[in-house]
Amino acid sequence: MPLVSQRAAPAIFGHMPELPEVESARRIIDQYALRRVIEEVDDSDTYVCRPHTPGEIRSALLGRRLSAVHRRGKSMWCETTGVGRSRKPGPLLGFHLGMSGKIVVGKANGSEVDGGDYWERGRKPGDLRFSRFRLSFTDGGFLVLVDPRRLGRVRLDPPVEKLGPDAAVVTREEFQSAMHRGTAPVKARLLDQEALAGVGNLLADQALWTARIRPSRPVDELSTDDVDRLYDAVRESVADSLANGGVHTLSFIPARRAGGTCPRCGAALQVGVVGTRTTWWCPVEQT
DNA sequence: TATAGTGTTATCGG
DNA sequence: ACCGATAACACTAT
Repeated sequence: MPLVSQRAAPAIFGHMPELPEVESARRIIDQYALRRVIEEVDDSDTYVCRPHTPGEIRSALLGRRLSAVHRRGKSMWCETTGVGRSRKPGPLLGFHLGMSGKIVVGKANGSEVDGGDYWERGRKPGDLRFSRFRLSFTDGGFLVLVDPRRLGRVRLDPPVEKLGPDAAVVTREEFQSAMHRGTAPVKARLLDQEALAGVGNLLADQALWTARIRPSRPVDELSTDDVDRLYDAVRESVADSLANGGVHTLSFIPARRAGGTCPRCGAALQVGVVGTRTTWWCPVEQT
């Protein structure tokens, strides 16, 4: 009788950030963290704060306040200003949530606004085990990047100009020119943040399934109609996930597991690696 | 204990 | 210089 190797049970992970999760974080910063004076900064995590040296972000922000927050794809950045008479603009403060990051804002009254749920069990208020960057405000509140895996990033003046158009607002023409170049698998192109900003692994699978396109198909083999359907599918998937609170609410995502079947035709889904990422698709409908 | 994980980036070869 | 593929990065629950 064969020894059946005891495969480790798949780790159960909570919600990792894609465009809609980052937008939720942006709104939390917008609603709760702006206009409060920065009294202290913990930028001691040299990996998350690379390429800065400890104290560099701190000295750039002390005594200033966040005045606005923006998002493009999965990147966020805050404008900063001085206080009092000198409202002179300071450096931009960039955030990226990476694979496991989320924003937690503490209010002056001690309560917390928690922007995500990477761990299935969640996180209790006051649990700062995975705090990788912190702004402390003069009113006693704070803004923290909680990030167990430390693949997130905080930096001054982030190079957001390298990003492609945001997937939530990209025009059909911009999308077409992003696809009409080279020979990469279409999923790899969707994930290329310099071509199109904001589509992550799950959004890509959802959009390709919606458009009935096989993820490994080279972009130069897509017809005009394929690109048109894919554009509609990307815009729809992003809009739906924004409206409903995250990529997990999309129709194809629950089927994306061992034994999963196509929600439309019932065929067994196929799994493989495309563009270095785990990829699920319907082998019957997606051609 | 080995493994998988929804992301980005430096580097290499063509 | 461009494009595509790959490894590296860091960490933890199971």
